[in-house]
Amino acid sequence: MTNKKLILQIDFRSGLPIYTQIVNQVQAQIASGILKPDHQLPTVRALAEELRVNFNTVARAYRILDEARIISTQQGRGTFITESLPPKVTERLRREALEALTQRYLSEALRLEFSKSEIRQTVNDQLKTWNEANEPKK
Amino acid sequence: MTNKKLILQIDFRSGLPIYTQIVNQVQAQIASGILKPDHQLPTVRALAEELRVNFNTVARAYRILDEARIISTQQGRGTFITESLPPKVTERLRREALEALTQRYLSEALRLEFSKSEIRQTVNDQLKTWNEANEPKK
DNA sequence: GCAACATTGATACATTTAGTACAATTATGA
DNA sequence: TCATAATTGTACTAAATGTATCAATGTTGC
Repeated sequence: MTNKKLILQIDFRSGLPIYTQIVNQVQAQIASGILKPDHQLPTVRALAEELRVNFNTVARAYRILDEARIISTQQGRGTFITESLPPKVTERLRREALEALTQRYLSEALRLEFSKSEIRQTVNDQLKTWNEANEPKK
Repeated sequence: MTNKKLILQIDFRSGLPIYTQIVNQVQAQIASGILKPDHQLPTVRALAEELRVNFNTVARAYRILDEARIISTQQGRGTFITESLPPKVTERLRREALEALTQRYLSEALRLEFSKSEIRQTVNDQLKTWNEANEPKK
């Protein structure tokens, strides 16, 4: 049973609309396989309470994901991940997720006036550390 | 609960732009501890009405303070004081800030099961784009 | 004087919150 | 079984809030 709890991190200062952040993160977790088909998402009201956000905002995110056929919202029942998407779609979502995540990171770092070489260096250093830490993964 | 009302004194004859006076006084009140982190500031319209100025002028002051990371403006929600930063950012703190930012980025990317080479590739690609986009900065 | 710039104002817009009502489904209990 | 309540998503309106863009006005330097 994959009863994993949905964990989202909303950044209220990012400038990105909250509903967009929810859409992006759910998409990313589905594309990455963290959320699997038939998995039930939190109710709009429960997720709204957890994120300290109005439930209409969550409903808007769910509606967008539903229209994209990524989740299936069912009145009176709940919200579920749809059957596995075509690999091509999954791959696209995965790539978009990484690009969005990276863009947020870089724009923040550059705004704080870190140089591109500093950033590159830090990313490489930390990746190397992670290499040694948990490389043999499956 | 620190529900202190923001009180500003604008001098319309001082020659200083109104938005500058707002910026200075909010900054001063935060520095002196009158306004504390997470405190919600008046809305641009409420403060504008109180000061008898256009709300765009208040919005401009808030935008400047937001860009300086002193406050956090959130569309549809309001404006809040951010955590106070040390007045002088040392080189060590600078480095720690970048490392923390990078760690958050990488742990999220790795949680989504992106490979280290994918991440490196995406970071480098986007850094290159940024190079061309806004490198010649006057 | 005038051109360039800064400041302020006006207007339309996007986002979030709030509230209410409703339909569909599920759970409960007599 | 059946009636009722609770849960869940949907729809809609209204208001609050910050944002973007351009126009009007004021200031400054030549």
